[in-house]
Amino acid sequence: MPELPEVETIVRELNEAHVVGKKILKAEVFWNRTVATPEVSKFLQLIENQKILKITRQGKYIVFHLFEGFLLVHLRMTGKFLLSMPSNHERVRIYLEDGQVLHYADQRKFGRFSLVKTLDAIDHIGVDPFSKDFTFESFKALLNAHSRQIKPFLLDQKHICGLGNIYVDEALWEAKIDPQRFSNTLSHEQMHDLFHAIPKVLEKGIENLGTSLGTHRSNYFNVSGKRGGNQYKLNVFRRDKEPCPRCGHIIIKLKVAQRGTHVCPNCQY
DNA sequence: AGCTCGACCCGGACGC
DNA sequence: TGCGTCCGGGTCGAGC
Repeated sequence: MPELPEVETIVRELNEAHVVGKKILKAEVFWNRTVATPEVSKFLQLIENQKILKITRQGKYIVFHLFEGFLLVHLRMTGKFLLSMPSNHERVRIYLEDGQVLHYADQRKFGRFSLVKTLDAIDHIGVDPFSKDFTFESFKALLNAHSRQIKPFLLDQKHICGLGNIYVDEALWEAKIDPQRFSNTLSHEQMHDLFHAIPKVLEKGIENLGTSLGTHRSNYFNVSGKRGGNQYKLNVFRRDKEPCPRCGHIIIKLKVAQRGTHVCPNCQY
């Protein structure tokens, strides 16, 4: 499931693949609801002949900076960009001026494209953990401002953006924090540890080119269709019934805020 | 403000 | 083997 490291890997790859600087000749949409805004006919018309100036990431959004406006893409669960033809589930196809074709495949159809004039649409998302605005003081203030379980707090993109289920579990394990603890009850030291754990687990994910769970197609793949390697480096996520890499205690799985959650009951309680 | 549920989707996993 | 059902994952909106 694409979270910050997977999206970052994709953005880097798109940049390396010389998609930047190319003009979009035309697009095709095979599943209309993939385009959130504007309506598909307008979308196709507006995107034509637009030059891609640069591609960046904001939280889990891929931002294509066009000559006029921005194409925002959120991959949600199973969205992926591929430079070679996907075997199935293709929802959008973008033809570039040099013969390159960017395919967007999305088995579960949750991903969304928005063609917008300004970046107002993603104003609501919180600080990126790799931004210089992500400081310990601001993080501590955020935690103290909310009385909420730490796991759903970290999953809520309006506070801090980029974390999903995998990396939240990893960060909380790293900082030895119970996912059910309330954000404003953490000790100063725990807040400090968590502040450092978040970029740490995300950086590790990026270094390993993302997490590709399981063996099947619906999983995360990068632009050239390769799997990431971070699934082999996870400490707790989907490792229930296995020993904790830190203390050897058996990792358990529970539900926190309706989400599958993995913890070491020895380190984290 | 924060919680919970349902919706959006599909196919892998599981039970029989 | 084949069928039916459940589940998960990110996000949003509704109702409490």
